[in-house]
Amino acid sequence: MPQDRQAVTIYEVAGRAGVSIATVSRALRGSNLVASATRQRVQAIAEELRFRPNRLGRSLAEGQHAANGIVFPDLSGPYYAEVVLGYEEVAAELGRSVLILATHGRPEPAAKVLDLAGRVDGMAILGRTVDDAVVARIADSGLPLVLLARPPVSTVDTITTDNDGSGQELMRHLLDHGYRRFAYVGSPDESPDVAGRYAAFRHCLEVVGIEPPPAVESAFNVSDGSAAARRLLTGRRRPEVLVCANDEIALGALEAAEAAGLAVPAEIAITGWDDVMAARYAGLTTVRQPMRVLGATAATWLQERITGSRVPVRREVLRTQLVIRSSCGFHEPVEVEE
Amino acid sequence: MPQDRQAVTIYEVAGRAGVSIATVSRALRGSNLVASATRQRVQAIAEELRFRPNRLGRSLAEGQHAANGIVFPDLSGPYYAEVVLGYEEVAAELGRSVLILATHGRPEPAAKVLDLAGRVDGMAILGRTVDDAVVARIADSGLPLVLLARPPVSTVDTITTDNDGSGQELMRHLLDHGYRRFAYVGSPDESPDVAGRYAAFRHCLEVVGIEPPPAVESAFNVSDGSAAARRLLTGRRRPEVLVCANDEIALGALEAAEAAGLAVPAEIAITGWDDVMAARYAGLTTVRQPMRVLGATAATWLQERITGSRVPVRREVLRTQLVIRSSCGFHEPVEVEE
DNA sequence: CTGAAAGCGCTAACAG
DNA sequence: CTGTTAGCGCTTTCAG
Repeated sequence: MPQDRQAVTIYEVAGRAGVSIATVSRALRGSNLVASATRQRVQAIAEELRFRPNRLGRSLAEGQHAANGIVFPDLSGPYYAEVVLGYEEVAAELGRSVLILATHGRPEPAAKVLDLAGRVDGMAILGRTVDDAVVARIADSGLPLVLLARPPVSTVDTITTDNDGSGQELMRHLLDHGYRRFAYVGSPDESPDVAGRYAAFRHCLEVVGIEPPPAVESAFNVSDGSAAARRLLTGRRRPEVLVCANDEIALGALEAAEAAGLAVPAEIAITGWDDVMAARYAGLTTVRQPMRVLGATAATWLQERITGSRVPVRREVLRTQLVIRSSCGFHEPVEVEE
Repeated sequence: MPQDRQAVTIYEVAGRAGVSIATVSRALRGSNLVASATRQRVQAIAEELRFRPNRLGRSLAEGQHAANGIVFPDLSGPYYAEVVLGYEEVAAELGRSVLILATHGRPEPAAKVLDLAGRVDGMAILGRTVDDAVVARIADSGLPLVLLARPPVSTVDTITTDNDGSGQELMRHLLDHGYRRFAYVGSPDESPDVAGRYAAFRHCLEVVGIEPPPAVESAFNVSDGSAAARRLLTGRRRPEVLVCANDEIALGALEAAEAAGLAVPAEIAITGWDDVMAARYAGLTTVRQPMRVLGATAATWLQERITGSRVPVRREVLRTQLVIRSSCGFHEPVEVEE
């Protein structure tokens, strides 16, 4: 039968060892203000009793959670999972636990994020999960924060990927293919990344004197992407290229093209963003982003703020890489793969 | 300039409201032992001061973390991410935070898991992350636990997916294709799932009088799978089928086949497990598993144990689904897709 | 080197 | 209805 939770406290160890709780505390955490004989005795007894200091007691006394938080919209695509992984990896190395919070489609994201804020020493906020007001409020409370793939708020550290640069690179490539009729699939209002990519899309078209079309709304998933693409492909004056806001949408578009009997890229070119694993097998031209690094950098920066380093506000834009495969048009037989 | 962390405590609110801290506590958490006028005054002041009860103080007093943990090997494939997502979703609904811990290739997984155990009211342990001894120790401490995709330990609740059933179904299908020379790629010792799948593989071959070959070791990633497959494909007496322990390995095998100039499935058939997104685009025959449900069920079960329901030890085996695509051989023109 | 004691911030009896 | 008070378990001065 299981013993009671937290059966053994520092008091019991102290009692058995015939010392005070202060001595137990010191002995167990490597203070040098303990006689080595005492330390050994205490350690032996603690071991025997399987004593593990209660985290809450410890944290309350130390005023530290020894934990970090991360907020993201979702975890279903590989995109956010990679960020979380990079974040957790660094945090764990630094001896901090990580609490996660997915806001996607849940009620009261603000309340949940505020709650999380009370459980950690620092927090990363990814994408369009909470309003600027909430971010500002948390930042004002003094909690170290870092924003990821999201517009900056006041003086909060922010890391983004280079949507503008990669968008322009992608568009230049497509324009070089000779395309002139473009469509953009994705919802700029739903995600800062999508907005940034769409801005680059518009900009590049305007520069060459093409009137940019409005974005065609689509959520970040295959079926939505497919539905959006279907409308585009069956409309009159079909575009030559579908620039999709992420790979899942693009994968859906590929599906729609196939269903419509259109050859890719001969009759319709399609591009994505993120370079998920499936993109490779689908021959999808896309943009690779350093997601892992994004998360890892966030954890590193947070640590500095948590430990009180006096660092100025930081902004960083991570470099991306255009991955050209077959879906955007015909190329010399040069397959660009890792 | 940011204020100090946790500037405002219950004492300040009490002071400002001219009441005791007990009253503040009651007013704010909806006790009915407060005059409504008092409650309103307290609420107003708490609001004005942006008072948020310190989690640590609260948890220490209540003896509850209001948090759950989940331990997994990795998060890079979609497999574990889905489990975590299902888990987090249910936990969040129940008002509990979730702490994650990835053990993959880190030193001292036991210590990390034990640490995590001290921060939560219940924990899910996924796959081959910690020894039975550690699991037993935590279970004995009375912490509610649930094991996922892992062999049971003493009386701990356990949920697995049906590796045996799906393995047999897959093998029957392959045998029906007429194949007789099989190879298995994956490391049974590294993962209970791989072991279960390999057992089914062996069993089915033995039943039809074929001597099962030893498993060809490979980690869960494309490049390892590719390397393992290469050895098999270039050896003498090449197998007709590569049964791979998961999709990433299978995707690597597909790559190796292409590199070796072998047509799939005409010259070599290949199958996977998990049905990751890329599997669909690669035309990979595989086994789909209810990962999300796995995580969600774990969170639900834990909640019952945490709230003290007297439930007997539970074991559940989740059903899986064989997804037949083109990589395992030629079929009637029936594409089985969602 | 060691112990006593004062918190950390909150909840929950227990008395009014 | 409200206040007092005793913890929750640990860390850390402050005295010896």
